[in-house]
Amino acid sequence: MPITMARPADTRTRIETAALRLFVEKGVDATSVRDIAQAVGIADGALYRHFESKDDLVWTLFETNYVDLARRLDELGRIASGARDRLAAMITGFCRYHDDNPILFRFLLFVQHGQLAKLRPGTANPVDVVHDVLAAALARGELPRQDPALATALVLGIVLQPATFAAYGRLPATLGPQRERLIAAAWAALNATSPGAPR
Amino acid sequence: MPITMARPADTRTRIETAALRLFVEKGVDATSVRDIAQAVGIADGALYRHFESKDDLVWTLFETNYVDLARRLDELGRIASGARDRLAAMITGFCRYHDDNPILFRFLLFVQHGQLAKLRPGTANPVDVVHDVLAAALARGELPRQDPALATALVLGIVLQPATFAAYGRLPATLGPQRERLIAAAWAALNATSPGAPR
Amino acid sequence: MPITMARPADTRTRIETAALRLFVEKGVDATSVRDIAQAVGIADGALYRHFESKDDLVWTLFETNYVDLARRLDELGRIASGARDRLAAMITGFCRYHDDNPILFRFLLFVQHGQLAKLRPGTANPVDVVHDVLAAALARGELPRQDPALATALVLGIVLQPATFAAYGRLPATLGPQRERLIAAAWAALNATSPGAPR
Amino acid sequence: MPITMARPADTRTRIETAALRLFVEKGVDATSVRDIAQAVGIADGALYRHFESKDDLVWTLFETNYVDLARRLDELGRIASGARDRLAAMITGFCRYHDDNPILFRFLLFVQHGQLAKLRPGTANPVDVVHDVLAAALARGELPRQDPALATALVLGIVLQPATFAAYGRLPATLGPQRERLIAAAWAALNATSPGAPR
DNA sequence: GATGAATGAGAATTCATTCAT
DNA sequence: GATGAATGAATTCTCATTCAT
Repeated sequence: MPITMARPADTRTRIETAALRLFVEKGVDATSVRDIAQAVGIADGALYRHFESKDDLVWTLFETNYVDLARRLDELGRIASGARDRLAAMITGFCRYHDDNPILFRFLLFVQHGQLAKLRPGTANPVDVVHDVLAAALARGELPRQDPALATALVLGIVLQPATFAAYGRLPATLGPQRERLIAAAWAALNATSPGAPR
Repeated sequence: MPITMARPADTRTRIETAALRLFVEKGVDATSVRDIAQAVGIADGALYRHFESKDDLVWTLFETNYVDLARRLDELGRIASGARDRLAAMITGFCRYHDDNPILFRFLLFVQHGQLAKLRPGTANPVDVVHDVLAAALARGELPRQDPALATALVLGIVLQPATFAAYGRLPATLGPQRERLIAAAWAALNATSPGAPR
Repeated sequence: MPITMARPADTRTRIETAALRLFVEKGVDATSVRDIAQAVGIADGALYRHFESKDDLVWTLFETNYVDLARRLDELGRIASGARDRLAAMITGFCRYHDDNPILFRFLLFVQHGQLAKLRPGTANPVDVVHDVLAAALARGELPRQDPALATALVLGIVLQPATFAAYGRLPATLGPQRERLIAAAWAALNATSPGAPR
Repeated sequence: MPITMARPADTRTRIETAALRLFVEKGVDATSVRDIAQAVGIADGALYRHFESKDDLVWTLFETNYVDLARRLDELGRIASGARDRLAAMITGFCRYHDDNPILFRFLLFVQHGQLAKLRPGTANPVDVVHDVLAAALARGELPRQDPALATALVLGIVLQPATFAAYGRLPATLGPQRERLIAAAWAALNATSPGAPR
């Protein structure tokens, strides 16, 4: 890799980076193609050399990275063994993914903008990955009997809400330092039994 | 109440209801004034008899109800005593608010659309209400020592993520039946100590 | 009908008139929505109150009038009896239609712009009307045996090419005065036998 | 001629052929430079090595071939003698020109696209060639007295409308087989006298 | 209060053309 | 000669908002 880089990065990547930032800052609809082009420093029309349409840009950003996140979580869940370790691995994965690129994280998890509905059913999916790990743990009796969907919601909420707080400045910008705390909280939430619950 | 009621509800309310639904279904930007007018069955221009602008409509819907939710939560937190009871009361309040009008709930908590930033600092605010209750409990030593902001995130995540799942059909449409479970989970999460945490 | 007319005509009609003229003058593709709006004296967007799209405008202009011309020719062909009278009636009909509104005539017969392909098969159609009249005359032995399609082409060519010449100023602006000549020419062309033709 | 010929034809010719086809299929305005380049298999910019602009391409295609057709018709009309033979020669020439390259024929006679107006007055021109032949015949009394412009229109209509029908599949793709019929029809049309016409 | 035509400012997108490589 | 990214103007269309009726 050369030490000096004449052009900062290839245009396509620069478009992706700028678009991601603007989408997260203002929302997808409120971000015009011109906004993106100006942020990159090119003319509006130039964007269409790299993406078929604004929709294509949004979809590409979403799909590629959403699947990638799912795949990473899946691997982490697979490597670990035992319910708690798998949970810890996945939460750690979420935190790392967030801290690596908080903007991308927010785009994938919060902005979405109807892209979720476009995913072909069966596509790798972070939510399903968590769900499947928890469902498997439940099947093995590693967790108290409970609705796996609700269990998934609890774990995701415990991870994603701090991410939201980080986005709003209510919490520090990185989730990494809170990793252990989140794992402990998620584990506790999964093992909490409501008064009338079946033992 | 008049004996005869030609129109089912006054136009302003019908606009609010239709707008809320469309905002949640398609997003605020993707909903045009004409969409709303057509859903209500009035002419485009008629909307401006009731709201100064589309922004005013969005803002009114948001501000009124957001403050109202905050006030309700605040009262519930005040009536109860003891950290767990207060937590239970607030989570019950969230569930009721959701089940009463899931569309309004989603609009307030998920659609937002940048309205949050417009709130005058100091305005009653559901997040702050939860935060303040937890901070007070921490001050009284009713909870293990922890960052109150993170504690708030945990509680909100445990409530809001199931609401998201309900919106996507991953969980039943009402949160009420899960109330006890959510309370138990939140309480457990707040009391979980991560391995290296200060006692 | 009032003697004074405050507004020159309703906007929709003015759009149609202006569009027709521009389409014939410059072609459909080379005529922008702005061109039309400026000719009418309204803003671009106002056009969309009256037509769904530029395509809709083109199609409406074409379909309505094309079917109308076909219907008129059909009636004329029905009223007359005997091949020559029917031919005369249709050619007279073409000439009148042209002279009434040469711009509309040119739009329908020359500009077309791919609208022909959009007609549902079976729609009344000037070409088919002429074809059917000639085919019937052939079936009754009122004309020498020949391909009805070619016969149709001869008649249409004898009428439409003078219309083209009128458009380019090679012939006077009205076809009416040439009516008898065109009828005689068409009748002669239909009855001409090529040397080796079957008697 | 080189012994080896790597590419089937030189690029310029391939551009002309592809452009001609696209212009006839979709119209000139609806055909983009990129459409042409893709059809040829070259990059967009490469076209500008061969033609100054899209307009230049259109104009070159039109002017060269229009003049060539005129020249050919002129020669044919010159070689023959007597009005009927000259007419026959020209109609035969039209049919051959059509059947040789129907796409080129349609481009010249139907697509035109305002190129006609760009011709310098006085340029050789198929319509004028026919006109001049007929005017000469009239001057020599070889045809009943009539407007030479209308006579020209009749002859052209009798040739061009069958060509149109061939383009739309209403008649077979080649005009050659109908040559004699068209000549007979044109001759008859030129000699038909309308009832009240001067003898 | 209501209507709906009209406005005018963008929005996304296309496209002929240029130019560094 | 060829490439293809980039330009910048133009195009179709949308939409919040106004206003005469």
